[in-house]
Parts: sequence; structure tokens; C-alpha cells
Amino acid sequence: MSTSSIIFVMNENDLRVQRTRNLLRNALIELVKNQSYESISVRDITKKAQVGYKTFYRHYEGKDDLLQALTDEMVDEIKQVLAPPSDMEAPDKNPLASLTYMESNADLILTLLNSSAADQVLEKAVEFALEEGRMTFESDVIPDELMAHHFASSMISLLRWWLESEGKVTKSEMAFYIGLLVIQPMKALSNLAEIKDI
Amino acid sequence: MSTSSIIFVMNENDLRVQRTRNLLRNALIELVKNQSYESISVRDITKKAQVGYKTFYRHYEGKDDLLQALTDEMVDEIKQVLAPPSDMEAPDKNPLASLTYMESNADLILTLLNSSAADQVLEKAVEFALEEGRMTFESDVIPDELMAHHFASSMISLLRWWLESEGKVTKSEMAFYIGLLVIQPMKALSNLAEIKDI
DNA sequence: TATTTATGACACACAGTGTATCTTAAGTGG
DNA sequence: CCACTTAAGATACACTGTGTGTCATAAATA
Repeated sequence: MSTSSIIFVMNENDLRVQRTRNLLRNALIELVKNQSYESISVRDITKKAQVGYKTFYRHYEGKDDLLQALTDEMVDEIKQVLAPPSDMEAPDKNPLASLTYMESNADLILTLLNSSAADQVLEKAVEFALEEGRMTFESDVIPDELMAHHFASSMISLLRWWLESEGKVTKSEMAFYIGLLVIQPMKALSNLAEIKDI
Repeated sequence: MSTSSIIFVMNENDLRVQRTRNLLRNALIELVKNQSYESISVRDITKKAQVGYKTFYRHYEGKDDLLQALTDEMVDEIKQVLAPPSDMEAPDKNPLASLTYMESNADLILTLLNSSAADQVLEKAVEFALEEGRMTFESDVIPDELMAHHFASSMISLLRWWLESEGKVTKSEMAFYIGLLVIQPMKALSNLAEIKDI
């Protein structure tokens, strides 16, 4: 799938490897707080991380590869928040908790959503929505894939808008709006299907 | 605003100027059909256009500037399709005609939506939605800006999905789905407001 | 037709990428 | 604790792409 990271196998347990990768990872996160992702060079990252330039390429294929790795981590983390392993609420049922998490990681999340990694985030969100039992809304009328896509992209788009328009709308207001604009309409479509069944 | 194009004034009526810009414009459009926008260099464009390398910079600040210009043109053109000057139907009322137009320009539209110009397209779409009398949906509950943003980004996202999943869904099916997922729910929200008024 | 001016053809400085090579330092595993 | 392994540092280099400066020429303009 070529989404990969490490080119030639390295001992992931070696302390030096872990340290280097953490340094690079954190350097990018720091840099991204002050300048756009585009404007950051590999040299900037290695300088900030205090790591040899060549060393970067021993771990990642390039700037985008590091971002990918970061994205994957972040997505996994978010999944945990949205769908805790226990039988807690579904993602569309605890929007407030989700928004709280997003808010506290606004910087990085916005960077990911505004970078070339955004497409991959969307893809993963669609997969997530399609996962067995996860998507509460399934319609006889509209293909599942389209339902999932619309749900994922709307949620991401609204999240982005909210994070960028800092303070215009409170967290709970936003949760309410998301309900009105996305969740309830999609629920209605799946109810519609149920009615049709009977 | 720095969205501009020409750096030092040139006589726009000079045939040479018009010819050069058209050549560059068309060269980019052609190139984009066969390779990703990212992978195209200014040299590629000037070579294809058969125009001196330096000449490019006499008209545009860089690759992105040319893309911006293209985007602006395209957006204006699309506006004409969506909102013809005559008192014809609103954009949300003639989705089929709109989709037909989009379909016939799929290559370029997808390029724009997948490039760095996408943000600007979204912005313009939001403005368009907010334009006086254009947005059929206004809600007392949800801020106009958010309504417009959700409308614009959902429409763009669904359009992108449709253009990318060639043939999975017919044009009229898609128009129907858009109605169910976006237009009707938003209409319902504005009706809700009306009811509340009474 | 005389004048203006956009263009072409170099040449150049510069920034960033990615690789190759050799040495050194620091973890690892017995 | 020490010998071995291997990741990291330093440096040099080839390469690609950007953006600018200059000057002669061709082609519009008026």
C-alpha cells in the first residue's frame, strides 16, 4: 500500500531508534505550531530535533512520510476516544466528549486536516464509519458507502470549521448543530428505511 | 488580498499578452490530465506552452498563481451555470443540470478540488451561498455562516465523491441522494424556524 | 513606418532533496 | 563488564526546481 514508513528494517527496540523517531516526531509537531507544514524543510526538522540530516532518511522516506506516521498515530488515538473498547456510547452519541478531545489537540488536528494527509484522514474516517456495527445509520435508499462518506466528510468539515472559528460557537452549541445538520437527518433516513420494511 | 496575478502592469490588450496567457493556461489544463498537479513544474508548463521560461514569471508569481487564476475563471463559469442571470431555478433546484455541467468538466474540477486551490473554491462557494437571496435556507437556530459552510462543503464533498466514483451511481440517482442528504434536511431546518415564528 | 514593449535565450545564485562514504559513539547481548 | 553490532554524525556531492538579471530581437501598437 506504500503508506509505510521504515525503508530498511531497523531494530525498533533499540533505544537510539526510539529516541530519534520521537525527536523527529516532536520536532515536527513543534514546528507546525509556528509555521505552515509546507514551509517546513527536512533540514528544519532535523535541526529542531538535533538529529543528523541523513538520519532522517534512515527512518522516513521524506517529510510526507513522517506526517503520515504522525497521522496514523493520531487517527488511532482519536478512534479510542470516539469508540472506547467498552460498550460505551457510539461516536454520534457522545459528540461533546469528542469535541473536548479535539479542542485540546486543535493545533495538530488542524495541521493534519489542512495538509496532504487530509485525504488519508477522510479515508480512515470512512472506513471507521463503515466498520461492523459502528454506523448507526444504514439506509435502503442510499448506498452504505455514500452514507459513510457523507457522514465522515461532514463531521470533519464541521470540526474544521469549529476549530478554525475559535470561540464563535461554544462546544455544546456545536454539538447541537452537528446533531441537527448531520446526525438527525441521517438517522431519519435510516428510520425511513425501517418504516418501509414494515 | 494577495490573490492577484500580474505583478507589474502589462497591457492586457496586447495580443502577445493574451496569447501567452492562453498558452500557459491551456498547457496546465492539458498537463493536469496526465499527471498530478504537484508533479508539474513551471518548466513543464512553459515547455508544453512553447513559451520562454522567464516569460512565465512575467505573468504569474508561480505555479500556484496560475492555478488561482484558473480557479477564479472556473468558479465564475460555474456560478453562471448554477445561478443564471435570468429568474431561473436556484442551484438547489436544478441539481441535475448542475451535475451535467460538472460531469463534462470532471478532469479540471477534480484537479482544482484536489489541489491547494480547494480551500479557495470552498470559500467562494460559501460566499455564493451567503449571497443576497441566494440561500433558500436560513435558520433561526443555526448561524447563517455555519449553514452556508455546511451546505457548500457538503455539496463539494458529494460532488467530488461522485466524480471520483465514476459510474457507480447515475446522475439522477446522485441528484436524488443530494436532495435527501443535504437539501431536504436544511430546508427542514428553515421550515422549523418558520413554524417557530408562528 | 517609427516606436514601444513583450518575448526568447542565456547565465546565475540559491534552496531543498536524496545519496554515498567514512568515522565515531552508544546501545545490545552474551 | 566487555566485545560486538549498528545507529548516528559529518561531510561532500549530484540533481532538480525556483526565481532573477541582462541583452538582443521580434512583433504588436499607434
